[in-house]
Amino acid sequence: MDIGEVSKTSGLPASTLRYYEEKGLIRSSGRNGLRRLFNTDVIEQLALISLGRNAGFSLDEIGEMFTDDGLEINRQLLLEKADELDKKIKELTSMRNGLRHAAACSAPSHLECPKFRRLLHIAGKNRSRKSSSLTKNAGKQR
Amino acid sequence: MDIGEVSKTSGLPASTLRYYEEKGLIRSSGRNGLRRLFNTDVIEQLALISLGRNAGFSLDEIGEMFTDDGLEINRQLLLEKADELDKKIKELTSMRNGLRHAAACSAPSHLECPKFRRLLHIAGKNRSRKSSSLTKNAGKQR
DNA sequence: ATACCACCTCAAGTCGACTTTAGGTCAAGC
DNA sequence: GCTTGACCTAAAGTCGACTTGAGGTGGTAT
Repeated sequence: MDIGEVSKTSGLPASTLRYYEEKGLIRSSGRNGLRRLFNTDVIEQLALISLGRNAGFSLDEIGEMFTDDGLEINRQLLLEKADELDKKIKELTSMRNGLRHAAACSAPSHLECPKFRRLLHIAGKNRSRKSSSLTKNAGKQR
Repeated sequence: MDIGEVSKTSGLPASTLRYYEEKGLIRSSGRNGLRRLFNTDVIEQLALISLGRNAGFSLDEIGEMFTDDGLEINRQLLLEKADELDKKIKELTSMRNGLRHAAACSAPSHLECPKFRRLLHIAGKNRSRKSSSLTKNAGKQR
């Protein structure tokens, strides 16, 4: 299939596909003249990449997790990433509970509500870079 | 307290605090000459901001959720954000399970493993922008 | 009085992940 | 034979969230 079809079925713009290829995250199986040709399984690889991005991994991290062709992988690394996700899941869960409580709580200021304040201590050390995909615009193709 | 102390206790560089103030996420209570003065509760507001960032919200979103001074809030918005988090938590959970499975699975290629492939269908429509903080560098102050 | 330190402002730079733009190739249809 | 549409490349631009740099202020210690 050529890039237009991959784009349509994956929902990703062609420019992104070229970019991913350049970064080594996907591969085109060859060329028809100057046009890239892709195998159908690139669709699944792209799904995997999307999933990883959505989970907050950088393209580089994803690249490390799933190398080139058949997904020969570093099991140790995967387990580490799974542990990171576990931690993150706990944080998000607290945050979600905190938000639900804040929406219901009647304390004059949330900073005075003990339940809410407890949430703050989860924050503490967890400083880090970059943020995550909770933006809701899903299928936008210019 | 002045900015150096806020920086030390919050773990955030002074430049970030100035930036947050400029964006209206925090407020300095006044000036001592040219130096900003902060109330101690700014520490908790910063914890809240960090938590939100960590959960993947943008500074603008955080700004909407918790307005200025006493955290007078839009309850409806908070509930929506909580729902977003719920969705995200489910995705991360699937991803985590997928990673654990991938690390253990013996299928020649993961794309051939049905358990793994099931994971891919979670991806599907969930395309969005920007990614998340699973980078582990916590306290780095240049 | 001068050095130092912790702050200040404003502008520009950085980073990741893309997107946009400008100009070019090529097969198919009129 | 020329236009059209789908592709191509390389380089530059964008966006959010900061960081860095250059040059300045003001209070305290020597």
